[in-house]
Amino acid sequence: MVTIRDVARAAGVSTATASRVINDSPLVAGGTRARVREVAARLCYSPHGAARSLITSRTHTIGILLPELYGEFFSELIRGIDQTVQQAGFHCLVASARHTGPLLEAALRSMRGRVDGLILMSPEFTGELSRRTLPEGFPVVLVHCPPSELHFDSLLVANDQGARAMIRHLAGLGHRRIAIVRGAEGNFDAAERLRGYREALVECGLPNAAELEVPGDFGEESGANAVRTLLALPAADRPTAIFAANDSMAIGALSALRAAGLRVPEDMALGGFDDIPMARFMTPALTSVHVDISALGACAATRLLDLLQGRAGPAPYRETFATTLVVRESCGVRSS
Amino acid sequence: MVTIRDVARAAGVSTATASRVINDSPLVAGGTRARVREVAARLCYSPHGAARSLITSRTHTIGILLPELYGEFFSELIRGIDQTVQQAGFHCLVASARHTGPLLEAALRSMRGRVDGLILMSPEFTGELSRRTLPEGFPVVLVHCPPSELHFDSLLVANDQGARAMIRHLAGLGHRRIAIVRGAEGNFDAAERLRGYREALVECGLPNAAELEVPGDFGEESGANAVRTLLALPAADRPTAIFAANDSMAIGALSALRAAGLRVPEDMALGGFDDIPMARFMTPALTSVHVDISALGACAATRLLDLLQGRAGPAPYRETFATTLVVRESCGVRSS
DNA sequence: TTGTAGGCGTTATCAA
DNA sequence: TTGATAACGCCTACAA
Repeated sequence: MVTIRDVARAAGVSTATASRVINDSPLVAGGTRARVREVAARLCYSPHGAARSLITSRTHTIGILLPELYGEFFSELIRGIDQTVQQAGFHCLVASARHTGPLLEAALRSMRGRVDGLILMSPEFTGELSRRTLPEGFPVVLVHCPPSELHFDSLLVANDQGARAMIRHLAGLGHRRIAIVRGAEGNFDAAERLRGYREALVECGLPNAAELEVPGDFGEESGANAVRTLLALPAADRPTAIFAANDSMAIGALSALRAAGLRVPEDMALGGFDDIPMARFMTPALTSVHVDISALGACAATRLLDLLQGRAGPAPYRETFATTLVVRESCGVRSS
Repeated sequence: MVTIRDVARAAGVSTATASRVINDSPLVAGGTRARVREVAARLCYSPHGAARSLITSRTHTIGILLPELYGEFFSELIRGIDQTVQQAGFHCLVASARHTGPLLEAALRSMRGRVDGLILMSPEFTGELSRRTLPEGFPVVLVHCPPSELHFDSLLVANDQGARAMIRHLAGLGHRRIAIVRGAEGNFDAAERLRGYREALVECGLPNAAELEVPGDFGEESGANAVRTLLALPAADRPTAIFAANDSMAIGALSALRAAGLRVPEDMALGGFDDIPMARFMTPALTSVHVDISALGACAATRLLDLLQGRAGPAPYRETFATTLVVRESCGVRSS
């Protein structure tokens, strides 16, 4: 392994000077700089990260701690984060863990000294981030976390607003009995989308019936099951529209509705959440609530970098990421 | 920040002894060990990764270098890798970059000294991994890379075998004109799937017509476009079956077939590749070639860990990951 | 069984 | 403008 000493020796300077060249210090003569640069390139020198961060106490690495990851949500999020931090010369240390107290703590502690800051996404997080878990003043940006800890910077998604927009739209089309397929139990997003649904029903003067709130787990199969449950209701209680708390469940629902011989949207309107790329290619094209996930990641990364580079605004930073209703055929509007 | 010196002082021992306790050395008396453990826990001590890796020259981190990431493929892959390496006490440093020569080199060099080994996935990789790019003997496992560099350990997916299975199945159902929607230009997987398609046609005694090979880019829209191209062919040239080189394109194709008023599979059979979770929820349920992506990641990780921990078998290690044809309704078999 | 001391590769603080 | 030299936190001979 070629060290800075090798470079210094080969260039006939001290390690201090070599270091200055590597770090673009202005305190070095032009000729010396050129010579050192040339030697470093020839020897394929690149600085040893660990040694560097030992002395500077900066790792130029951010941690990303995710719940058990699946689906395209996470690659989008990581993509948004990685693109942003790479431009600033940072790296991403990614870990996923079940966010029960002890496991989360273990994951966090194992990152100690390896990252300068952390993006923590934990929609199922309960309990609290104690000082024990996270060193005092350690830069953290929470994404998609329940706002139980108001003193941390956090980024939320306007789940309730998106859900409300969907329900208002369905109500505007004349639907009076609108069902929801709920997301996973204990999931913060799921809870918020449910809240938006309920609020919108009240707002629109529609009945809020318990039998119209069907459990789900964000998976396709649970969407299909929910439809079966709803179709088993007495005819008078049946909804005319279904709002699935994410697109996977909406697609499962669509499949089950077809299997039951119902037409969408004529016999049953359907809406989803997330607006995954595939949504528009369903038949009928799926109405959904769009979330720009990679932008969400980029936003979290930007805030964290601001924090790390001392140009952050006042804390705690709290931002709610907007969502947009994308109307397609599945809820009654025929596209051209 | 609490260092090992703090622990040692508080426990009334030397740093050497404290270090031994932390590293589970047997050379320490039971009482001493207990006392140090207790103090370490109370002080919430955890070792500083950078300092540790400076002396041991092991980072307990593996690098994962991916092409521009999108879709659920990557989260699955990362999941498989992360689960495996976490159990061995390792971390994952993830980066995505366009794998053109200079960018790839830059990404690799920026990881120097930060990772003990590397998983490199680069289906679009051309050129070669030179000694300049990668230090001699640096542990690397290639995933999904063109086998241009036979001296590296690598893991491939049986793309051609999967494609052949699909085509044989379609031929077995009586299809004589089978089209393919190709994957992205310059992508190794795409090339292999195309190769499998062509080989199977020969094997089945079917014509290999240029107009039946339609370009695509792995995105939904390109699948839809491909269908439009195929439907514009003179009636005699039209295929009766379409093999899309991934499920996203198959879903796009399905959408376009519906829009054109064709029934699947009666008027046109359809098959995909990857078997994403949604495939079975399409209407009709999509026949596809299943790839267990997280297992692929786990396999790569296991090999890399073997390499790092000196219990690796002979190099170069080369394994081809099997694929399985999953037959559903979209190519003519009616499910119950 | 424990402690002392040296060094991993780098940057920062002095003096020159 | 440059060069010695002392850290950074940790591990590990070697000595006791």
